[in-house]
Amino acid sequence: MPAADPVARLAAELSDAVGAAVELERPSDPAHGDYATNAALRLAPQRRQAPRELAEEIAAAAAAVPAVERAEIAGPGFVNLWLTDAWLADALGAIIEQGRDFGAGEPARRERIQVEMVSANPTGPITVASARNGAYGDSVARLLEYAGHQVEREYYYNDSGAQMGKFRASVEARRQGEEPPDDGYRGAYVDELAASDEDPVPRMLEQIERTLDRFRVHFDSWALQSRLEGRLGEFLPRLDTYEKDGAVWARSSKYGDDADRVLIRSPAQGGGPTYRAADVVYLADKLERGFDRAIYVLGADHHGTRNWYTAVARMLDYDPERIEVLLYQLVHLTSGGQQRKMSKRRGDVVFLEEFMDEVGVDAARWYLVNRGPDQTIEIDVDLAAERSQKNPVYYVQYAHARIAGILRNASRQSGDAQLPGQPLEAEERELIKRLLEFPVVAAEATERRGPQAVPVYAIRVADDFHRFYHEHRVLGSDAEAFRLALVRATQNVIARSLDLVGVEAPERM
RNA sequence: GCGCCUGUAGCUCAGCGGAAGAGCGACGGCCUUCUAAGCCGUUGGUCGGAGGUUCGAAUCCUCCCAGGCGCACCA
Repeated sequence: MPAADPVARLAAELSDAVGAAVELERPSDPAHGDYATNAALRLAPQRRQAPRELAEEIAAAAAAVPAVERAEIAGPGFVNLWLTDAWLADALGAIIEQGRDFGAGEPARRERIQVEMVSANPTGPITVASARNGAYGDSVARLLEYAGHQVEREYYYNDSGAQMGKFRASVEARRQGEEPPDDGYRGAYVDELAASDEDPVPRMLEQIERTLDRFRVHFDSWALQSRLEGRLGEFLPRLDTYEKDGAVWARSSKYGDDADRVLIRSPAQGGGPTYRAADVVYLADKLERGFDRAIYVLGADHHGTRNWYTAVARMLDYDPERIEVLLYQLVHLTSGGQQRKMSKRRGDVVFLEEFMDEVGVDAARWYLVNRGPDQTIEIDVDLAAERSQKNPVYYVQYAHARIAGILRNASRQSGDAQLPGQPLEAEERELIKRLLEFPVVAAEATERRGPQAVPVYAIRVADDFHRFYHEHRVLGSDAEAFRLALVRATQNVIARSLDLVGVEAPERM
């Protein structure tokens, strides 16, 4: 929103002055000004004009805008802009005014969105692999909320399939003092469950919810496969199906899936509904509950089901655009130089509880969302624990805590973005410009479903802050009021950035 | 064989149409001053390879090479 984003407002002002769309970007080289625009290069073809010549005109028009101190042409037709201190001070004032909401979105259409995530079957504790699902999905959910949408988080689990049977059988075997079946589950947690006579499934679910709460992933609702598959009859007539080999098949290949899929097993295979049958009901159920958009967060090992979901949507005559499948690559853990296999059934696995114990909740969230979803994550568990002091998450948190320290010691309660009676220092200008990037960072991270951009940005903010802090005093300086405002705005942006990825912003460290 | 993902500095990775980056590692500096979990400097790259599109490609397209994950009447 231009009104809330000073850079967008400036771009609009420049567009008016120039008579064409001007987009601003921050050049990587400080010698190229505070902002730069490639408008001349974009416009040259359609105006049939030499880019440099057009750049001359744009630079002249831009120079007439009060915020612009100087405009220069560079390279093939870039226009580099230097802005006045007054504009930067105004911009800081706008950030302060918006407080913790700086960078929040106001969507043209507010959507009601469901993010279904984790959804691990309750056959064991949450693993680090599932934790990535939660860290990623929850951060996307937080971003969507910050962008102004209404978001609900749901956990879906299979309480009726073959894996559940194997799980219960494994626990029962331990109760009898026997080894679990070959294709069953084993590990210390199975023995623990066997020590009690209760049904292990509800106990496992409670444990999963507790673990995820600690991980700061909180669910609004839980969906059970057993309740959904019973309603298959309602939807079967709406599907394109046929019978073959005694089974009922969905003609999904006709709707974009790679193959047809069995919905109801042949009598020879037991005759019950497959998990895909429950998928059909669940998808329809989501959309009929009124969600404009249903987001599935799935590990890369499930990527084959992406086309299946859109095929189901088409068969049921829903707009497939309402279904969104987000995939993330897997997590590999190494320990003592050895790769650890992530197999729940073998019990040879790193659980999230264990991981949080070792590296802390903040570092755990950070590690699992700090990389793009398409990137396989390699984590050396020993190193992650051992090096926790060097983790970038502490670097960012430290900036927040340092600011809290300044504000604790300050005699006045609030800063004032009025220009001090001296030119802005280079570190002040850099920090303000960095803060001004936040609305775009948040918006793009949301749009691309790429929350990793937020922690990456937070490091840059901390970077600019620590440099400023090292060079200039806040309290007792001639620019104290201005710097208090700057520092408070920085604290807000850091706190918000951390919150968007589920990391806490400490007052002291 | 087919599909999805990946290949950027020694290592782990950002960047995904505009002027090659960070952290860690290595080496060398900076604490009577609001938290040194900090700051500064040095070291480091045919952005997997070959074509193509473009004024401009790490970024888009095609092919090739290498790796990961899938391709059930399991979830």
